[in-house]
Amino acid sequence: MDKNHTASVLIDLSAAIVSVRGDQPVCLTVPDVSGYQTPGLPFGPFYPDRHRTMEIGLRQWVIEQTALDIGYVEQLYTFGDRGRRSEGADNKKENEHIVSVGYLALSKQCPQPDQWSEWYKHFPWEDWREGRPNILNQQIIPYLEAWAGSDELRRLRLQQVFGVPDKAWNDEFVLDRYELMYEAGLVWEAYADGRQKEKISAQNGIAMQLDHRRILATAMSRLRAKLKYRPVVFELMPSAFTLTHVQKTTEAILGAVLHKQNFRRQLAQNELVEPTGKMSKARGRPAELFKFKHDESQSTNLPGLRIPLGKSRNF
Amino acid sequence: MDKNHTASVLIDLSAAIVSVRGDQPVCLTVPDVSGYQTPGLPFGPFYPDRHRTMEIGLRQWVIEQTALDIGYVEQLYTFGDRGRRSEGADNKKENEHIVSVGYLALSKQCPQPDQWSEWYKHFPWEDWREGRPNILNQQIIPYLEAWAGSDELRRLRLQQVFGVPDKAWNDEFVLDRYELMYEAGLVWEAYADGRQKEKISAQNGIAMQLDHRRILATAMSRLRAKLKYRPVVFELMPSAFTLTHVQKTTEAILGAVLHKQNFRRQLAQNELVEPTGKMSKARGRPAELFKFKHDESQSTNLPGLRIPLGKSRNF
DNA sequence: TTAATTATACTCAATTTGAGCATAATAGAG
DNA sequence: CTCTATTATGCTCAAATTGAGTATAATTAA
Repeated sequence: MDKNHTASVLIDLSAAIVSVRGDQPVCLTVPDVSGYQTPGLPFGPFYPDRHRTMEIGLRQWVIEQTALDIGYVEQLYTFGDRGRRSEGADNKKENEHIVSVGYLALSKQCPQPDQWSEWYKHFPWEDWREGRPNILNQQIIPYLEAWAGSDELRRLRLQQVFGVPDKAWNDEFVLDRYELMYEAGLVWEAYADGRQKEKISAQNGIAMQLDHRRILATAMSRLRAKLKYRPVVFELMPSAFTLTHVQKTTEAILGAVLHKQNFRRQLAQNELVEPTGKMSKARGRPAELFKFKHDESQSTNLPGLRIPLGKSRNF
Repeated sequence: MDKNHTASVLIDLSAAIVSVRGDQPVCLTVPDVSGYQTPGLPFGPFYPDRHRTMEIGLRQWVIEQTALDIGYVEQLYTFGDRGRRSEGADNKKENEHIVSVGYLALSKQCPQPDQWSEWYKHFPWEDWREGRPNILNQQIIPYLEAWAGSDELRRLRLQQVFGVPDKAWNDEFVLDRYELMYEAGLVWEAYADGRQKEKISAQNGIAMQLDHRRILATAMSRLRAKLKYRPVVFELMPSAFTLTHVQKTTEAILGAVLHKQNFRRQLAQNELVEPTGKMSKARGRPAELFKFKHDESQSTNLPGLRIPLGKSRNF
């Protein structure tokens, strides 16, 4: 193997720190630093001589800068693309290549509301809780179909990731959909990266700095997928909660509504929660308060709740 | 955010290039370079100014050095741990920190047999095709139980990842099991990293250089998991194959035997293969030769074959 | 007291899964 | 040529899981 490395790089640890506020999944963002009116994900440099692992490095700057208690942390993906502004041509020196390692972190609380940005403002086509989002048929799909034209491969991809025509919408393909839209020049970032000549007219969600919306899309894909086989929802719940609360949180992340009774059946069958004896008081009949059975212990590889997703979700 | 990065790093792209030879999953390895009698995974440096993305960089050196046709490539994980010999204290300069990005690649062929190492020689406890491996009850479990002692958390982890006592073996927890054994000082690498004072007596699988066995374990976990929801087996199959061949390949990777008729039912239901009209000639009744329906097109997110795994696999 | 609201128990058909038997088509032994 | 071993493939059937309800209970607000 060639041992003469000619280029060294700097490593940024970017984090999609996710929480749920009310019925909206939110993500910690930092104000604009590059001159564009777009928020960005928080990130910090990785100092290999200061931190034993990258995850430790990440936790360090998150604690220092946000004072948040992030329990669950998971590495997402390492992005090293040139030309996707991952190296921020704006304010970094030449020859300084930057590789960004994306992380997903979950937080139970989200103080300082103005610093948290709602997922679906960046990805309005991903929230199907009120039915199929209008933006799909009115903006995105027609544009994508024109982009695909008679190209067989493009049409096939379109069918696979957006489900048109005649295929179900798969909530896990958040990243695939974003990437397709980027390639088709349908998101602002494509224009900013110079892939798209004209600034696109339609506002397909709020853009983010550099490749941060891509990292957030990766986080959403991963979280939606994980939710279905690992009990990660509880990383977003307070110590005591109602079953409906768990369901609303799950639905917020999946961007889909679930069948109430079946959802509860799964929770019961998998023995993930246990009653606390206390009751909640709200509008209707009071609900029993539960707690997650396996707190303390690292519950990373417990069975998880197999989400009872409806079958035909193509409207 | 702090913009004064003090430390830059070098990036190695390591690859677990996997194929299946006969009924054994194999992995491309390179001979010893560090003085130990242990094989390593092939790797190459990432030159950010030469390659637009890391995946392109990876494909580049794989083609140059192995002349292999790797179709499927997937990023696994980025390892930046100090103290786990990821920076090879042996032959690298001081101050040169190395981060290694691990990749999984699948190859249909594996020429030059001596360069390919069988998975289960490195992980003998992972092959359950002939029943529960003896090494578990005879070596690993007793040692791990002694290590756990009366520590509740350790016992819980032991139960979760090794299934003892009274829990099913989960074939996807390859990495978790390796990590647990590393922590318990049960693999040679723990000794090499100085975590374990005495050289362990039992040979729990063939060790690898640096943290390469960990990367391979990550690859195995990912591939076993992916097999169950994406049609990646076909990346390991020739253009025409019998259904039994698909099953044998799947079984090799999962390290478990499957129910023949049910396996075929899944393939049929998911419409993943189509007959070629030709027949194979072997010992018994000739089998029909099939081909993967969705070649050419990037089939990354097709439904996949939901493996009919037996229910109770705890012997 | 009534209506609206939310929680929870229970039912039932459709589908999927796990496990098996039965039969078909070949090669090789005798 | 016949029998046997071997592999392929078609088909059945009970058990478990899932999807989609109905029915009823316990509250608050009007």
